[in-house]
Amino acid sequence: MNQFHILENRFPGRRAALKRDILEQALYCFIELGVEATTIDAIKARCETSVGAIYHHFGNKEGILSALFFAAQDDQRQHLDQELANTNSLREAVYSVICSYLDWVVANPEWARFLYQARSAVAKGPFQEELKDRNAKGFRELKAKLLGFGNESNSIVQPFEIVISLIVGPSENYCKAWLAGRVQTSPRDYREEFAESAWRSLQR
Amino acid sequence: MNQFHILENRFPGRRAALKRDILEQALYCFIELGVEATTIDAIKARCETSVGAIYHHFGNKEGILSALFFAAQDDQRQHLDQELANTNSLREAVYSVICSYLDWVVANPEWARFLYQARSAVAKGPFQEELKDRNAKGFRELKAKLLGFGNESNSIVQPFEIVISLIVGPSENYCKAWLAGRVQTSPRDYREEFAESAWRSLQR
DNA sequence: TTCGGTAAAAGAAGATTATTCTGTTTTTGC
DNA sequence: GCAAAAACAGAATAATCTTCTTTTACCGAA
Repeated sequence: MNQFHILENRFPGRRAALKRDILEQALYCFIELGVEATTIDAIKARCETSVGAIYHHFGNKEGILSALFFAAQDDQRQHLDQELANTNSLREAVYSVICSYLDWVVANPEWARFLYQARSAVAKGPFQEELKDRNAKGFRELKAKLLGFGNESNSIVQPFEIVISLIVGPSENYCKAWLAGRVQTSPRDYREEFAESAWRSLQR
Repeated sequence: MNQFHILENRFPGRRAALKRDILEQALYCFIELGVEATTIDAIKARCETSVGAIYHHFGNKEGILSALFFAAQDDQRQHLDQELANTNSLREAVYSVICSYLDWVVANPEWARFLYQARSAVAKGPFQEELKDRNAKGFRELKAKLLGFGNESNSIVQPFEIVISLIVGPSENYCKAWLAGRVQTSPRDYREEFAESAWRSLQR
């Protein structure tokens, strides 16, 4: 299972072979050169195809970027949902959110780096509505799950608006630092610290 | 005191008038249209100057971006240093870091939005070394301050690598959400919650 | 005040790159 | 096997960053 299983899962079949290849080489370029600095020509050269084929499949550069972005985001969310499905208490749920996040980043560092880099571009581009809808949906579902543990949810004494920030803020911040090389220790090594800190920060 | 006092402080005098104006109009464009979408032509049009003048002063688009970015970052850090100077305990220091951050973002929302947007571009561009040096210096100074409270510093029971993430992670995450319009309540209203949560997350 | 040098400013020309468009080949459904 | 649709190719276009040359303004020293 290489780092491109995400694409194979999401664009399966023989018909989509070139489409997958374009995305694969584009991701490589985005990571290697940065989103802004990769040219259509560079992608074209790497998969030995034509600009026509690229524009036929994706419309424009944003189209490639967004397809990659949503594929990665879907995979990350799928991973979260799997972890979250087995939880039976609020505390377990909080732990799941943190751990699935840290695990996914460590398992897919290139994709994670790309997600961080591409977010702002997608948020402004032609797919901004789709991004908003997806984020809103994810937020809604997570909120429902966290508040769905009956009485126990009273242990969240913070205004819910800031709960998500309290839970994922530190992990996200550390993962970015790790992907940028500013810290060396794998985020996985701090699973307990981040999860326990998040849990306690929800209480008073 | 308008939102451009930051530029007036940092590029004073009559000789720098056009330089300031270019930066001002560029910031307006970056905020309005996004960093990527603003063209040299758009900036040129807004300050009624020539491409020659712009390139004379800043070399290239990155030059404008970096000058703005560093000006904002300096102002933010200056604000932090002021707050931090008066602290006499670890707890006070942690509170200062959080509150000065939240206050600055609320006082300068356009600059804050710009800082978030421009960071990745500066981190890849020709000023990446300067950015690294600045960040390293800031990190070093903050670490020294936090660990400089003698015995009391033992109340930090977390590995120091993750301490910064625990302190500013949630605030940063919430501020981004606020600037993007995903939440409505001003970060200032949650000063206590973020500061208190951060303080407790450092202990065990 | 004038002179010479340096900085500032203008704008045309060049180079790069995203995108469009037209034509050709391949695949698919019948 | 055939028409229609999709896939693909690549030249032409348009937008935009950057460079280069020329002109203008400023400023200290003779």
